[in-house]
Amino acid sequence: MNSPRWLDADEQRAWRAYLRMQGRLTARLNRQLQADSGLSLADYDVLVHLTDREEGRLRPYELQRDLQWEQSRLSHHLTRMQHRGLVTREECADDGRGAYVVITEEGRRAIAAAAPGHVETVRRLFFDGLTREQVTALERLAADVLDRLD
Amino acid sequence: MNSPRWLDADEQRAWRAYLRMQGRLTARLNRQLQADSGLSLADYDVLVHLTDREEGRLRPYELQRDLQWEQSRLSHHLTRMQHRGLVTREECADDGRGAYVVITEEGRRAIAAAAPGHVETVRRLFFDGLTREQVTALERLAADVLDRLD
DNA sequence: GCCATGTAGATGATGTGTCATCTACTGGTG
DNA sequence: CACCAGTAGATGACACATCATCTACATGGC
Repeated sequence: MNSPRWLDADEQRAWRAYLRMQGRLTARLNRQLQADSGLSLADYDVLVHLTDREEGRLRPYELQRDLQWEQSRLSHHLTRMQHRGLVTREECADDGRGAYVVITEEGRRAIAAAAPGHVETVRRLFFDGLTREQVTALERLAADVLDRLD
Repeated sequence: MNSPRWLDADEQRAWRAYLRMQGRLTARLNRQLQADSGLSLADYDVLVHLTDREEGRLRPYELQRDLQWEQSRLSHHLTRMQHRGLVTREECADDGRGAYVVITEEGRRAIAAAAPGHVETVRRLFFDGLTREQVTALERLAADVLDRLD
């Protein structure tokens, strides 16, 4: 690790701007969602993935794969969401080790109530300031970076 | 909040890709830094800002302004860093309410040891996969979004 | 059938972020 | 000087993330 390739001026500016945007944006989105609906971004993501399947049920390992969360984080988070009545756990007949996570009626109501305001906020804070070209360039950039992360 | 402007297909893909990249990248950077140097990204940022001033001392409110952190988060974080010997607090003569945060020798050693590996990781995971045009486009995009966040 | 190895998931300890609230000092206005 | 709004910072309670570890079941080789 001798004499690393430091970032040049362009990279440095870009990196700092990215970090700053990322932090501020996440904070704002989290705050809006929390204040308006009592859900965190994490709750929101879990509920979105559950409602994506009609039955509203998933194996935790599927959720983990989709969300790319640590297994332990997911388990703890589901426990908290269960205590708040947003999801329940059910046994899995096929696999004795496994379980199902199932969205509750209350969970469905919560996500339905939260979604419009959240999407509106994403649009207002993020997409409204960008051109169509910037949006497609961002998708490309994120895909390029993700390729190298795996 | 009736009938929000939902995201179209392009926006949806871009947003999901961005969120995914962001989450994975942050996790990787944090893990590398933590494993190789025992510092978190947050520690790193604090120490970088302290070493930016020659005296290695700042008022907490300055740090807060630069880092754009919640005041309470900063205060808690400084307390933890103090317990680990990375910084100390000193009284502020000019302002009876105030204080100084000062980097310790140990803090200087820690950041000096951590920086090369961290920069190398940022380069490897992020910049090495991008063209110069993508980098400048990102800086522009982040600046545009930040403009609308304030 | 028995064992080794792998996989699904939960859990406790610990560090971190947020919110609400508190104390103490400052600085301007009457 | 007395008052009061504002500012600097700390703190306790609680939600969240990570790490190491644990249990239980699955599966393939012998």
